[in-house]
Amino acid sequence: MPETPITIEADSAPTVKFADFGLAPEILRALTDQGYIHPTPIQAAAIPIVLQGRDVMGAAQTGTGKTASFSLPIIQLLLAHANPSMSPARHPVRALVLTPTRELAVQVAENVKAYAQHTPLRSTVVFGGMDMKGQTVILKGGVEIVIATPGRLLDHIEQKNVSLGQVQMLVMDEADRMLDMGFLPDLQRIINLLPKKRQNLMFSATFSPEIKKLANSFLTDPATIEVARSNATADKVTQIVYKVADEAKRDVVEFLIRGRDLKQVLVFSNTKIGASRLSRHLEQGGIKATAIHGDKTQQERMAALDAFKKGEIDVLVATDVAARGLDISDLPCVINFDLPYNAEDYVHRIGRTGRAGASGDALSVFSDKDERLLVDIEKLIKQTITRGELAGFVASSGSSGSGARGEAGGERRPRRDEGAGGARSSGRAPERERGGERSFGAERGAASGRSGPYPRREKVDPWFLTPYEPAKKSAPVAVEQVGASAKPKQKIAVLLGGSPKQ
DNA sequence: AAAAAAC
Repeated sequence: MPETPITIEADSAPTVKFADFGLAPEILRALTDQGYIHPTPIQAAAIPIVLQGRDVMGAAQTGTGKTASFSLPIIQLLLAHANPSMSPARHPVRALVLTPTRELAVQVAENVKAYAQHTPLRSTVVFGGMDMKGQTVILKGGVEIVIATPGRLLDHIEQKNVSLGQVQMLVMDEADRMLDMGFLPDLQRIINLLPKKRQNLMFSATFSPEIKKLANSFLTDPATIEVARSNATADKVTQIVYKVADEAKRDVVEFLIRGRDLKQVLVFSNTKIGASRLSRHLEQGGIKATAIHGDKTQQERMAALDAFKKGEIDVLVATDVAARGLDISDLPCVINFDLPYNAEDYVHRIGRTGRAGASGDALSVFSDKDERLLVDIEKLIKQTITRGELAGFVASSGSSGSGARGEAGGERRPRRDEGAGGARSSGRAPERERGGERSFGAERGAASGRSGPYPRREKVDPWFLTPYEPAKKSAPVAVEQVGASAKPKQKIAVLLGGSPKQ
C-alpha cells in the first residue's frame, strides 16, 4: 500500500485556528466559551478530512485532542445535512460513538455535549452498571448523537429502546482496546444494524495487524492519520524503577507517596484485589485514598473518579480500567504498584502524567519475578529506566531461591537517593513510627525461585477471517506529527516503537 | 496471569 506521508511540524499547528475550518458559528462559540482557539495537530489534520466525509483511521493516544477531532466535524456535518429521515422523532440517531469503558463513554459524552451546547443537537450516553430506565427515557425521547459501550447499547437495541437505522456516522474509539476486551462480536452485531452507507472513524493507540484487519473490514478508503505517541516517555517525565521484595511493594509505595507530600498520585495495580488492598492499606495509614476497578459498582467508580478530580482524595488506586482514555490529566505523579503485563500499558499508564507541557514523575516498584516485564517495557520505549534507590530502604535483590540476606546479615546501605536525576521522590523519609531505615529483604522467603517465562498473549479471533465489507483502495493520507515541543528533530519512530511501520 | 463489559 503506497502511502504519502505528510509531516506536520509541531510548531506549524498553532497557526491554524478552529475558525479556519468553516465550522458553524454555534460550534465556534462553544469552543471560544471554553477558551479553545487553536486545534491540536490531530485536530488540524482530522477535522478537514472528516468534514469531507471520508473514513478515517487515526492512531492517537488520549491527550492528543482526539475526542474533539471527531466530535466537532460530526456536529458540523449533522448540522449541515438536514435529517433526511421522514420521521425524525422515531429514528433520530445519526451519529454513534462506541468506547471500551464506561468512564471513557461518559467523558466523550461530556465533551460532545459541551461542543453541541449551542446547537439543537441532542446527545446522550448509555453504558452498563446503571439503571436502564433513565437511559431508555432519553433514548426514546430522541437524540441525534449516542455515545455508548457496546454491551448496554445492544441491550437497548434488543429492547427496542433505540434504532440505529439512520446512523450516518460511526466512531470506534480506542478500537485496539475494544479488541483486547473481546468486543469484536458485539461490534460486528452493532455494525450489522447500521446503514451500509455511512462514514466511519476509527481511533486506536497503535496500528497493530489486528487493528489493520479491523480497519479493512469496517472502513472504506480510509485516510490514515498518525500522531506521535504522547510525549509521556520523553524528557518531561522522570521515570524511575525501584526493585524491592514482593512483600515490600506496599510499604514502598506508601513511602513514595508520603515523600511527595501526598500530592495527587495515581497508582496502578494489576489486579482488582491488589488495588483494593493497597487502597485500604493507605487509608489505614491516614492517606486519603480510594480504589477504582471493575468490581466496584458504577456509582462507586464514578464517585471515586470525581473525588479524585476534585482533589477530595489524594491517591487513586486503579486497575487498567484507568490506564487509557480517562482524562485524568496533568498529574504530578503516577506510581506502578505492579509493572503491567502488557508493555504497551506502561506507556498508557504513565501517559497520565507529564501532559500538556507539565513535568511529571512515573515511579514503579517491581520485584525479581517481574524482571522480565521491565525488559519488555524498556525494549518498547527504547530506553533504560533509571534504577532508583530509596533513602532508608535496602532494596534486597533477594535472588531467586531463598535469598536469606534479610535484615540480620545483609549489609545495609542507607543511601541518599542520588541517581535518578531529578527524583524529587526521594524526599524526606516519613516520620512515622518506622523511624530509621528498614530493610525489605527476602526474609519472608520471597519469590521462591519461580522465574518461568511469561507467556506472550496472543488472541486470535476467527471472526477476523470474514471481513465485513472489503475496503476499496486508494492513496491514504498519512499525517505524522513530530514530537511536540521537545526535540523537533527526532521523528516518530523514536517515540515508542508503537510500530509506525507499514 | 489480568483487566474490562449486559442482564
